[in-house]
Amino acid sequence: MHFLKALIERYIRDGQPVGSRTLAKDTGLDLSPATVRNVMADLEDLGLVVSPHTSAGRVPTVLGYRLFVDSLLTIRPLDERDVDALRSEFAGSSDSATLIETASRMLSGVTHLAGVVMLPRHEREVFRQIEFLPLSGTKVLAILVTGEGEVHNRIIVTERAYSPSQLIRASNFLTELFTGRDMREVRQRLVDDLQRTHRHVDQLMLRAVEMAQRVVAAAEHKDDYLMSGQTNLMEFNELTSMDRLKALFQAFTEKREILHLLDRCIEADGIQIFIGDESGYELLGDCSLVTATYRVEDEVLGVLGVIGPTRMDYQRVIPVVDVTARLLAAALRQQ
Amino acid sequence: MHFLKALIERYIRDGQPVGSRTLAKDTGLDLSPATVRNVMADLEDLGLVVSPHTSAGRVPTVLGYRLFVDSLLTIRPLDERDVDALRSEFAGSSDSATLIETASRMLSGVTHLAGVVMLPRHEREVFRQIEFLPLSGTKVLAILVTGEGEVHNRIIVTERAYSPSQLIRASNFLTELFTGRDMREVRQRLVDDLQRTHRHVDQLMLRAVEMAQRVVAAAEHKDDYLMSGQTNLMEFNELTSMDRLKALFQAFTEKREILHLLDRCIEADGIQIFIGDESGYELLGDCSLVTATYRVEDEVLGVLGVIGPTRMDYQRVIPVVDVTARLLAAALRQQ
DNA sequence: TCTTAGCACTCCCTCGACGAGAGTGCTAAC
DNA sequence: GTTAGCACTCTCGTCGAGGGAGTGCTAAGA
Repeated sequence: MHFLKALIERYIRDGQPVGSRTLAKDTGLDLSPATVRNVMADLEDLGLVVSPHTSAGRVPTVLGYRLFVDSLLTIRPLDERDVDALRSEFAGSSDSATLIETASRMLSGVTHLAGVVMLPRHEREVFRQIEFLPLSGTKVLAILVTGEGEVHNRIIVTERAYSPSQLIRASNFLTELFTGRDMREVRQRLVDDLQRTHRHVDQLMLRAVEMAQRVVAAAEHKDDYLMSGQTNLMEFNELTSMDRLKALFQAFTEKREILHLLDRCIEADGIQIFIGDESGYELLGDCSLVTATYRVEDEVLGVLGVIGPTRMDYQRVIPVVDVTARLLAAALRQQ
Repeated sequence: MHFLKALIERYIRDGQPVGSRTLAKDTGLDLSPATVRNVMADLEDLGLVVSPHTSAGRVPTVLGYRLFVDSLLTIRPLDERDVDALRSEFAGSSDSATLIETASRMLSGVTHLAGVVMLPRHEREVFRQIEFLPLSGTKVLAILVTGEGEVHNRIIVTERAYSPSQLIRASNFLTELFTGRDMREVRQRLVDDLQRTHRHVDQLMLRAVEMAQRVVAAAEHKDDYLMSGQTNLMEFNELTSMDRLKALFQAFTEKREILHLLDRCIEADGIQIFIGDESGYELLGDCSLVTATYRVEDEVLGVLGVIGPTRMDYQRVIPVVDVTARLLAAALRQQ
């Protein structure tokens, strides 16, 4: 197995099939190429490596990589100075949107791969305040504040005009009633209320419910991610085929499939690695995904990671992803 | 010149250098290849076409395209049914963000190129209301409503804690003072006030000014654009070189250069076309940009268009861009 | 039993040659 | 002004040869 490790490490460095001669030198053990050849033949029988054709060296298979990352890889934690350097990148920005962006850019910058950060879900979103502002005619601007100061706003077109004082009364009423309550409860109560007294369904309230609904949905459904450094992937010769690259980039912009994948990662709390087609999406054929969840106070908020060729430097990438997740969590916590 | 037109139209179709034989057939005039060769030699002397090598056909130069789009192109307006089809796409969405997105996707969808829409600038942003909400400790959430219901929000960390009633008083004070005023005026007044009475500079006010400043800046500076269909560009063989493609995509995500370019287009009110390196950015070397401004009530809000290879179907693209701009403007107006 | 040297073999890659194909420029004739 | 004819040039695909890298197998050595 020592051989497999040496072979993969070499292949990760060069990107070229590794031959018996080079591997013999790499292992450190003083063995002849012939011996190494025997071992490599065994590895091939086990399905851990393949040779692209008869006289090329060997290349790791997905199974080989899997064994490598699961058992052979000794991950040194990142140098404390490097961690500090990364931490300081977060220092500048305070609001959560830019923190996310910093994390994503950091991931892609440090690893030279594509970085991806799923936006944090806010479970247990709490109602804080609602405000209705008259705009022109029958339009009303609704502003809903939840949680730690997330602001949601929406323009509501009502059936009849409301006077400013009516709007203020409505907002006072709702705010007094619901402040501090869980948004899901708020929505439920509003729905119940409307159904009970449904003969005079108030357009304003109806829309307010819709808005609450949407906020709740957005909070439960983690809905989006942010990606950067996609262009880094163009550097790798294994992704040179224009067709594949196009399919990949389209998946990035359509987001749906990638989101599914990230969703699965969020369940496996901690570091998660998909190698090649393990993900089940064949468009990630020659790609791997390394992710880590980030959390605040034992509650998983989301997941972040990198996408790159299967031939990526796992030894370095894994701790980077891990640390970035921790740093982002820390930055979000104190923000 | 009729020859140039035929040549370019042919080249746009096939993407292959056009030889004398094919061109002879294309023109419709019953001329022999030899005659056509003479003409082509003349066109080459004029700098309108070049041949990639001795025995290939001719390919239009930037100058050739320029002449083509300026003088030779007869643009038929879009079929009324097509316009209706496009219009109906806008019908579904009501808020301005999704309208913009629809426009961008429409552009890329119809032309099979990359569509880009600059976000509308709101000149003369008007102050409507400001609200301060206490969060935990010394944190205050400031919500600023401007214009037709744009909501800006920001978390302010103050030096000392404010009581809820103090915050309400502050927001009432500001709202009463500034409602309906131009944001630029608001900012100026706030700055003046602070300087006059600067011994007891109020942290809260200071941050409010900063926020106002930022809103004003964002309103003046058209700050962003939305792009879609970038992957369409991967289809064209003239953009096959990975290096160029990477540079292009990086420019798309960094946005700075593209924004500069769009800025220039916004000035030339109406349709604007940059062919190849006319833009001055060599990374758009083999690309053309076709844009149109969109406006509401004689005020230019922004610009939209498509980016594609110089060898794009101008005859079709130009009316599409034109119509999309009008439709977007109409949709924004009635929204 | 493990290791190693030797050897024949396979496959890729590069290079040069070659011919086909496409297109040109030029000249001379209509 | 237009055209046919012709020699020329350049690209591109194919083919075969040679080198290089690497393999599998066998037989001998520790």
